[in-house]
Amino acid sequence: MLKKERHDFIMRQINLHNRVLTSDLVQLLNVSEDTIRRDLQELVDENLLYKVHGGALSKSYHSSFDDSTVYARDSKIAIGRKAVQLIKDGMVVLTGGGTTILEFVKLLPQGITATFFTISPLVAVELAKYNNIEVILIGGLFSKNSQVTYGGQVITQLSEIKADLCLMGTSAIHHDEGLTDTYWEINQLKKAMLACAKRTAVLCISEKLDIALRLRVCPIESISYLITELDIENESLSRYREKELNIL
Amino acid sequence: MLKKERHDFIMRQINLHNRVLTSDLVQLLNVSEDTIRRDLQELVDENLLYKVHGGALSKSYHSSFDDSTVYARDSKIAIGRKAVQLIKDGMVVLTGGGTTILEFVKLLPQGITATFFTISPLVAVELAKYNNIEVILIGGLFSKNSQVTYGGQVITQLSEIKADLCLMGTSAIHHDEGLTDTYWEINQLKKAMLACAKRTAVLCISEKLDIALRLRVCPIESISYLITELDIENESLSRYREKELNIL
DNA sequence: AATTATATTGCAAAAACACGCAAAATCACG
DNA sequence: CGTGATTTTGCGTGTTTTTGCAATATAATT
Repeated sequence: MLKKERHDFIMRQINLHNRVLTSDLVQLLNVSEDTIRRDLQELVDENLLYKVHGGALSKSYHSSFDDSTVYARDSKIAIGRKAVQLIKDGMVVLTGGGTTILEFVKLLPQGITATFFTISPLVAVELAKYNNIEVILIGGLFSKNSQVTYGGQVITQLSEIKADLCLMGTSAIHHDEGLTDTYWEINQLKKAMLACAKRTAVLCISEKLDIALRLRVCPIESISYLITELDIENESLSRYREKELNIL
Repeated sequence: MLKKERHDFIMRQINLHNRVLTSDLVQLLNVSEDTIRRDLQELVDENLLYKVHGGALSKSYHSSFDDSTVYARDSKIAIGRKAVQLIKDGMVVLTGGGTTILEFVKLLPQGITATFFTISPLVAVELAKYNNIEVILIGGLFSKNSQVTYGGQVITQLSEIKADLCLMGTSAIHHDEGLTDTYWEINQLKKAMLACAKRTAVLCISEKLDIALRLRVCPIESISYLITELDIENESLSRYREKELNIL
């Protein structure tokens, strides 16, 4: 088995289970511990995973430690600032949840007039601070993990909406695989959100680039805007520039 | 289980409940007390929590003391404690919004199994901290004043629900006039909530007793429980004791 | 004051890790 | 094809990390 194959296998395992044990890999791949360690180290060097004692963890699985200090807040503010430019008076906007979206909302200009649909209670509360924004919270089962509403009822309601723009956070984005996610329900949800908006902007901190998870949400062509905290010319974005999407 | 995962788990517990017991973690994670203590110590070193005798506390809980800004918090906690007694395992409960309800939710026992419908995003977020509570957020227009969803869509959805108990806060209650309110939309909302629950409990701090506002929600007979922070025998409640409702 | 629950400390075994080395495989290039 | 360089891999050795246990100390409870 070639080294590259091993690396791919390891990454697949990680994206599947969010974690991997060195000892398991030794058995599965039938190589020595040293080889696995070297592999993991190389993948760390390529910024593809976190190494810990005993194995490795997925990068996308970044447990939201404390609520008070948002992880990578600076990057998220930078993203939010770019996203604000997409919002024009009178627009109908649909948003998902997550800390990045929340930072975006906080950066909206005070006087803005718009209609916002959202599946995130926290986003709704934040949006309510703007006098001229009409806020519609889409109701349904409430997910303890993602802190958004989901399930059949949400999808039904989404199907009745026609939005100018959809803003969503990312679990993972990959230049070939497109948008992917780990949970079935969230996957379905994102599909429904995409379907009801004319354009979609994906808000994505750079460390979630080039990662593919189990479930496919949509190909990269379905996305209108990719917003990261990086400079547009940044090398990491080159493979996305080749696609038909606007990078901000 | 990897150490990092354990740390993540502990932090999740802490951010969820603001505190953890060493003994609980021992059981949940199935490791020795020593290991948990070392984990907690390491998290202290990383400045992520406070360690105390018996467990640990969330940092944000002590620093950002926004709870204390709740008006008449002590009374509301007293009310919450009484309201908790009405909740039995397996119940379907519908709640409104407001700080009193929020305090009530925070006082629910950890293991409780129930289904909660709510029109308040903040209540939903708080309820989501309980593993065995299914939370359904009823969606619709979001009111900037009351921080709850309202409007036709909410009322339609409420009409499809059958709850064992409805918990609602109060604008005003009067022994003859019953429940009253100032805003038309909120009035309609409360009527709909009453209609879909077998019993209704009104959570009401004493200063809202004996007040009647413009719009009538329901006569006092439609209420099953009146919960205040006062002693049941208190003089102020005498005129309510004459009516057919349980005073807690 | 006595009893129980929780902490601390040092220690030892097991597991995981890092480093250098050498054999084997692969590559580079005349 | 051949020869030297490079890469890859596994092994041995010593080190570090992790974990549970026991003994002791401290705090909480009655």
